[in-house]
Amino acid sequence: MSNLTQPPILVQIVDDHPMVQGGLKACLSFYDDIVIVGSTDDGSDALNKAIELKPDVILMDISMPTMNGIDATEIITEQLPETKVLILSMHSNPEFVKSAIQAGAVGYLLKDTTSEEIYYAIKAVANGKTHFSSSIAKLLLDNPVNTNESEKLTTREQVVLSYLAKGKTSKEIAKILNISFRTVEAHRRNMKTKLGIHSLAKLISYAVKHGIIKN
Amino acid sequence: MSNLTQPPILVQIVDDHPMVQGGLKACLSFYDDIVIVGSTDDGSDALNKAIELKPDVILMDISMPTMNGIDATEIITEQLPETKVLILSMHSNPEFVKSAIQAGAVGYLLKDTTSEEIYYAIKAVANGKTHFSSSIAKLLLDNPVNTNESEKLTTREQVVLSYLAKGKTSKEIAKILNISFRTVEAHRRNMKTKLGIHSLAKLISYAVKHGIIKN
DNA sequence: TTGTACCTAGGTATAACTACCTAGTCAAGT
DNA sequence: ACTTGACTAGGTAGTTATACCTAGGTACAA
Repeated sequence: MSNLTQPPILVQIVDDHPMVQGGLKACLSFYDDIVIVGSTDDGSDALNKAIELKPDVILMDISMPTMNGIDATEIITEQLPETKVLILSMHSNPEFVKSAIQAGAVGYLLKDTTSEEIYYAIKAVANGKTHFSSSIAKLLLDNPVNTNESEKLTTREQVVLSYLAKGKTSKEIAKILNISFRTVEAHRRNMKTKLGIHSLAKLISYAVKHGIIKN
Repeated sequence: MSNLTQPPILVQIVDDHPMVQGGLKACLSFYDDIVIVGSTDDGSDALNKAIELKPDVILMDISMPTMNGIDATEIITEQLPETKVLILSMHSNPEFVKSAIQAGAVGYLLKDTTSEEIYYAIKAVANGKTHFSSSIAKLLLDNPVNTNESEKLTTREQVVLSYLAKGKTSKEIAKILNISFRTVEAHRRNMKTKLGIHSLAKLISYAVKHGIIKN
């Protein structure tokens, strides 16, 4: 299992179960393109370690003593945008998954995952992709998560956007919402400005990709 | 494992390996909301059996003696639109997966899948959803498959559509493709007509949802 | 050879969107 | 009390899209 044409991926482990830490280290030591550069057992320690070690990927548990993995993920992804956080949790609770993604996690694995899949997931997120366990992916299909991006839009803007994606014109939307069509146009303009988009088409692309549109 | 509030799901197995047939029957007999109503060892027999038995779900192998599973899937999904075909294959070859989906399969499982996942997948497709093994889903993320829907569009139309989704105007696209902007408008008009769509916004929604747009 | 589908291109008129600008009200938080 | 953000609304001008219409060339199959 070698891939020496690429520099190794630096991985930091954050998990309060010593057995999980040990198991992960043992499993991943098998792959020589991955190096475990540090492990901590709490979210608050994780940030300091991460700033020091600048890992490529952090394998993050959610339930931990003082600072949970979601909060830690939010801080780390903000402070170290280069570092990818991959959640490794026992729980497939939709709320946990949603929170993790909104906090900036780019993957979510369940702890019954095989070491091969963990290896694959680390490689994937290190390369800027995302990776979710199949049951999580299924869950996400049913309940698309509003990412941070889509939260930039206000409620009213999202309403207008959803009608736009259905092919309604400003005039039609104005009638539906009982407001002036100039207001609808103002919402459109504001959305485009805040998202850095200059056309309806790209706005719709954006909306569909980020799950703002329900149907 | 019972769910007697719902009628059982009728499942037909199409696989030329007796061991696989036996194994599937044994695994699935554990769940009393699934009934194996028949099994055949070739695609050509499968169609006749399917017309006779009207199963809810067909577990279909790909490699089979006279008629392969892809062709059988295409015929069955056309003749029996109510019947969902779930591919169960050893191969994760992207071409196989692509062909299967284009033939109308609504799921693709690898044969190393657990019986729990097969059970889940059967339930999912019977309820009108789709289900793919995680490695297949990963593959689909990287290589989105043009479904039958998107194949309604010609190559040129898809090119125009992809530029539209990037926010380009007809005039800009015309310049890029070295054609008249009236031609670009003609393509837009034709796409909308053949898809029954009356606005750019809805066209973009359609494109993104059906994976015509790459990025 | 006679369709049929596809790509191409134009005329004309209307409808819609976009880019600039200003500006009031209201609620929430500092 | 002050600011900030959200929602509202309008003026003006220019650009773009849409809805009708027609029509030639080419390739491929019935």
